[in-house]
Amino acid sequence: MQHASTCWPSVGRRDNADRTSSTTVKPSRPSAVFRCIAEQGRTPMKGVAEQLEQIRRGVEHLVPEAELVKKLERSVQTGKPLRVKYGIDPTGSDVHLGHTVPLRKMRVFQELGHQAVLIIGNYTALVGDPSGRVETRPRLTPEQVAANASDYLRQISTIIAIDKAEKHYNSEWFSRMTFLDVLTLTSKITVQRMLERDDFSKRLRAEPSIPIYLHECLYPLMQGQDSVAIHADVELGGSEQLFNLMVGRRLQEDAGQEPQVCLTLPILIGLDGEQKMGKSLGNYIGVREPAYDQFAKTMSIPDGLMPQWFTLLTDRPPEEIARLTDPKATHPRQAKLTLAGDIVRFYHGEAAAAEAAAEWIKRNTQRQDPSEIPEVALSTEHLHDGKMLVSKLLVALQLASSNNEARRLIQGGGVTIGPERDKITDVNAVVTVTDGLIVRVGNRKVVRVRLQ
RNA sequence: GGGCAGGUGGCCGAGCGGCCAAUGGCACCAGACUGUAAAUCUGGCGGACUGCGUCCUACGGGGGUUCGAAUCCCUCCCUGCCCA
Repeated sequence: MQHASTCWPSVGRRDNADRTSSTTVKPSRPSAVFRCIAEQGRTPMKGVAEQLEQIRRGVEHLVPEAELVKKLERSVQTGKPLRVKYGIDPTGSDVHLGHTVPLRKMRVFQELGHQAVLIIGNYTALVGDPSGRVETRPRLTPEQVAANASDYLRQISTIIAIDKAEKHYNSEWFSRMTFLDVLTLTSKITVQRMLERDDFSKRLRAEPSIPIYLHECLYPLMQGQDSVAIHADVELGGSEQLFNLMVGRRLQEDAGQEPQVCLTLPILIGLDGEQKMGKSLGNYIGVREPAYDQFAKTMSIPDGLMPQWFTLLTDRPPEEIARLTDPKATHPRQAKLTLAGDIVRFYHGEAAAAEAAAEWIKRNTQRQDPSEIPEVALSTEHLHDGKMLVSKLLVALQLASSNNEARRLIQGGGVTIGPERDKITDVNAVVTVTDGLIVRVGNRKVVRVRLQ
């Protein structure tokens, strides 16, 4: 593509509005990682074999590996870092552990002295993806995109060294393409090839088949064009990204560049142990979540998920992971405590991790109320002679969303009150409400009444 | 442009004039067991009402037929398949 050389790195007038200058993004919590990386710059690059070993850990596809070796050899000889690309979506979602998997690999590359290149996909976001038919996605304004992008970068700043990463909005090159350019781009790939893509072919084969919109077919091309624009040596992505990454290779080759190496990482399975971690499925752990929540959620994953989580979310070496996840060598509960500790420590630090672990043991093994019980205000207007129907109380305290649900909870035997954990069994029970009364639904939801 | 098949509760999927707040599965919630894991079992799973009941809102949107409609008719919107 002729644009590859002419528009990068561009600072066109149109794009300035879209740009987030890197100075607006500050790491939320500087970690030891950054010091490591900073020091890395002064030390000579590690050998190819050693680099390869670290890069290979946990990856799904690495194609072609031989080319990566070649690139690494050249990099070691010339001292020139590889340009490692990763694309992000500025749609404003919370970053969860699933997103961190490729990012952690990016961090490995950074630690090895390579150049991280982040692509902020604002152009596709501006176009808006109509395929979510039910709720036609609102077009994002440049301001929203910029805000989302900087929020995103702030969230991932514990994982990679943002300051050292190159950041590009892909509007830099896409906004200046003409229709002819688009046609040229689309002529690089056949419909057949596009439909080979696993998710497309599945949608096509489904009975009845699920619509595939034409513009969706442009996504891989656009992503590939990004690689051309920034001269990527390596592109990272989840395993479902392999096709897109391969398109990048093809387009680069066509543009006379050395094609990138495609490196995909397994999709992280969510809390349910079944499906990929995602916001819509509610089976995720957000990087910004409080330490205790992260800890407790990790403790709730199925045992079978531990090997994957250890591999993709911690730095523990394979031999240790094998030992930790062998029930004969390590009690699964202990292994999970270790895992949860690793994860929380990474985002909140050692002290918070220890505290979360202690709290978890207190609440769950010892079955005590949490150290800090959230207080919920209750107007005395609800009371009659200081008393209240328990079902109404649950609704007022937002422990139940409706009167019916409150009654069901009582019938189910999940409601206890006061320090002695008196179980409420009568759906029509009336209870004397005093300031500071503790009300529990199940073992997780606990609230203290604050009369007003 | 023409023909055909569809749009049902968070999802999948029955129902095809009253017994339908709608079978079943998944998900979810509570209980038992436990390592707050998994598996299993039990109960629940639109809302209001101190309830073994009464009422309200629901089966793509709107209108109609009927004592009565998720179920029949008209129309609009959306999707798939086949033909051009």
